[in-house]
Formats: sequence, C-alpha cells, structure tokens
Amino acid sequence: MAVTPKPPGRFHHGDLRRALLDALAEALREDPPEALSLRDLARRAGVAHSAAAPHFGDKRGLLTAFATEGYQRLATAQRAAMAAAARDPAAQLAASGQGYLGFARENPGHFRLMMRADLVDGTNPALCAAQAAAWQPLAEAIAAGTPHLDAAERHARMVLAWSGVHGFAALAAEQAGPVLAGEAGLEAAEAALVEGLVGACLRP
Amino acid sequence: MAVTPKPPGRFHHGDLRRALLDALAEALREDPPEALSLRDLARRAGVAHSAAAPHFGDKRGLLTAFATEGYQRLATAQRAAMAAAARDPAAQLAASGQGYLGFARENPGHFRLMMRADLVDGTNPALCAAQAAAWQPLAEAIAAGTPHLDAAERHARMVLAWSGVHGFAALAAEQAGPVLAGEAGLEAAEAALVEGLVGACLRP
DNA sequence: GCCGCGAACTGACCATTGTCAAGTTCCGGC
DNA sequence: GCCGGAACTTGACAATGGTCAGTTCGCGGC
Repeated sequence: MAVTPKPPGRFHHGDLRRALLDALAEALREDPPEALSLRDLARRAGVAHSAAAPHFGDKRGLLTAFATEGYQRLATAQRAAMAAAARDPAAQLAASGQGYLGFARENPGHFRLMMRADLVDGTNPALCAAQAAAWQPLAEAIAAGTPHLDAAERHARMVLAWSGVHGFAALAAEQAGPVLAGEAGLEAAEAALVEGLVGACLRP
Repeated sequence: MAVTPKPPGRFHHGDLRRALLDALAEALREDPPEALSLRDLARRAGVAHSAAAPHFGDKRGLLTAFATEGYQRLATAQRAAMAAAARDPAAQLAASGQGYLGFARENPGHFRLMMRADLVDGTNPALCAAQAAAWQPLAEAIAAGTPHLDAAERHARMVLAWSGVHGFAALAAEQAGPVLAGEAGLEAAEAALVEGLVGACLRP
C-alpha cells in the first residue's frame, strides 16, 4: 500500500495507475475524503497533476476506481467473517453483518468515500458490479435462513438487514459515534445491533 | 421560502440571514449539497459574495445553521406523523419511523446536507441541541413500548430503530434507491422496513 | 540498428471557489 | 447631531480541477 514515487530522472512512471490508488489510500488515512485533492495525490506519486487524466479521465474516475476496490474489500471482509463462523444460518448472517461493520469501522475514510454519490460515479459498470457482489454474501445468508419465504418477503428482510447495518456504519463514521456507543462502547453496540437484526430477519 | 433579494439602491438588506437560508433551500432543490457555492447563494440574495461573513462566519457556519433547521423539521415531521397515528406504542413507533423516512424522501438535498460531517460543524451547540431533539420522538416511542426493559437493553433497541431507518434513508438518498425498492416501489419497501423494525424493537 | 507512432507525461492557462483586508454606508444610542 | 460599530462592497489571494499544445519515451515494424 506504500506509494511508489516516480523514479527521479525517469519520464515514465511505470505503474502510475497503481501509484495513484496507493496515494489515495495513504491520503485517506490522514484526511477525510472531501479533503482529497488531485494535485496532492499527483504530488505524492511524484507526477504532474494532469498525469492522471490518461488513466482515469478525471478526479471522479480515480475515486470511482478506488471505491470499486473498496466494495471488493467489503465483500472479502464479509466472506472472511462468514468462513470463520459456525455454519448455521443465524451465525452466518451475523458474521456477514459483523464483516460489514468491521470494514466500515477499520476503514472509515474508504467507507465514507464509497457512499458519496458526488465523489463517485454510480453508473460506472465496474463499480456497479462490485456493489452487487458486496451485496451477495448478505443475500445468501438470508436466503439460507429463510427457505420458507417468497421472493418479496425475502427481499424485505434483506432491505432490513442492509439498512440496519449500513445505517449504523454511516452514523458511526459520519457523526454520531458517541451517541450510538452508549456507555458500553461501539463494539458492544455493534454486537447488540447484529443480534437484533438477525432475530428480525430470520423470524418465521 | 422564496428568496427576497436586496432592494436595489439600498445598502443594507434588512434580513440577509433569512435570505441566505432561503437561497440555500432554493439552490438545494436544484443541485446536490456539494455543488453549493457561497458566491452563488450571495448572487441569489442580490448581495456581494462575501456578505455572509458577518452573519455566519464562513460557509460551514451557514450550512450548519441550515442543517439545524433541518433537524428541527425532522423532529416536526416525526411528531406530526405520531399525532396522526393511533395511540398504541407500535403505531406510534411506526409513525415516528415513517415521519423520519418521509422527511428524507421529500427533502433529499436537505437530508444529505445534514448528514455530511465535512459540510456541517458537528460541535455547534445549536446543531447538537436540534439533533438531540430529533432523536427524542423515537426514544419516547420506544420507551412507551418497552416499559419492562432496563436502560441498556432499551438503548440497544433505539440504536436498532435509528440505524434501520437512517440506513434506508441514506441508501435511498445517496445511491441505492432502485436496489432497495425492488419491484414493489420505494414506499412499499419503506412500509415493510418499518413493520420489521417495529416488531424487532417492541419484542418482549 | 533505427525509425516512427502513439501513449505517457509536462507545464501553462483558465474559470471557479472560499477567505481575508480595507474601505464605504448606514443604523441606533448618546 | 454625531459617532461607534455593524452591515456590506470591492479587490486581492491561494488553491483547485479541467484542458490543451507540446515534449519525451517505449515498443513494434522494418
């Protein structure tokens, strides 16, 4: 994840695309997504500010590519949590939620960027595919736990699960962390939330 | 809500504070929150580009004041929905959620602005007070429906309700409206979500 | 080996933005 | 009446993202 600056003297960078994405990751660990500046990222990569255009088109293109990687990591986080959990539907669904919340908690900048319709091009095909893939683990866990329900009702359960997890993550990342935490701490609140959601989603 | 431009010839506007807030509301109906420009708002109010400073300090100050009004309207929307609903706890809690979702659906720009930690000063006392007041109706509805629970468990239910409603509103406003809606439409999805949340929050 | 073609990259230019400093106009209290 | 201070204007500044004509380079064809 370390930014590889352009070798001095060289004209071509070699892998500027990767370097800019790494610079973005680095900058995002220091500042919130809205403070990102194309010029600063180019500086970090040791390159002129207009060098990103051939690779990403414009700033939005770069951020969109980064957000796409974020959705892939979000899916990975869920799958990893599910693999480590017991195989029964309730545990799997809980693990999926914990994976989602864990990613958001550990990568607040990345998560916030992904949810910003102004910074990211929501119509980008690669992004949409990654989004859909990130929604998959949750859908599978719900489907496995509710074999008796029809499609519409199952969709409603998915919306419930996704809204609950996403709302908590968004509130925690954006503003209201302390209020959510109560006196028991953020992770305890997370656990209670997941428990409540699993119960609501898998009820007969 | 119409912007009152400065009377031509006059030096003082009279109520520039109000005029700027109205201009902000107007601009927010045309463009997303991130496209707001202080200079454009001043133009709408018929005033120089730096005239906002004496009233609001800087751009954040103006947006924070507007967000504060948003939280007041959010609380009002919930109270209105609750007043129109049946008096039993489940109906009251559902009404609170519907009020929250209705406000977000009808004022997407305002809602998105309120949730943006970069545009709004989250430490502003007036804003914090309005936020707390907006969280009140939900808290009361939960408390009325769960008299048998202790404080910690009740807090967990509140977090569940708030996260669920907020997550849906945020996803719908920011990006994923169509996915949430399914084939039944957004309002149907809203209704199903609220029903699920009420059940989960008021379970014994 | 060399040559040319196209991609990668540079540097300058532009419009726009938020903030600041200094000046002007006006209201209200004395 | 006048005078202090608040409201407002004007002009300047630094920073940003986008564009565009050029320069430099890697690489495949000869």
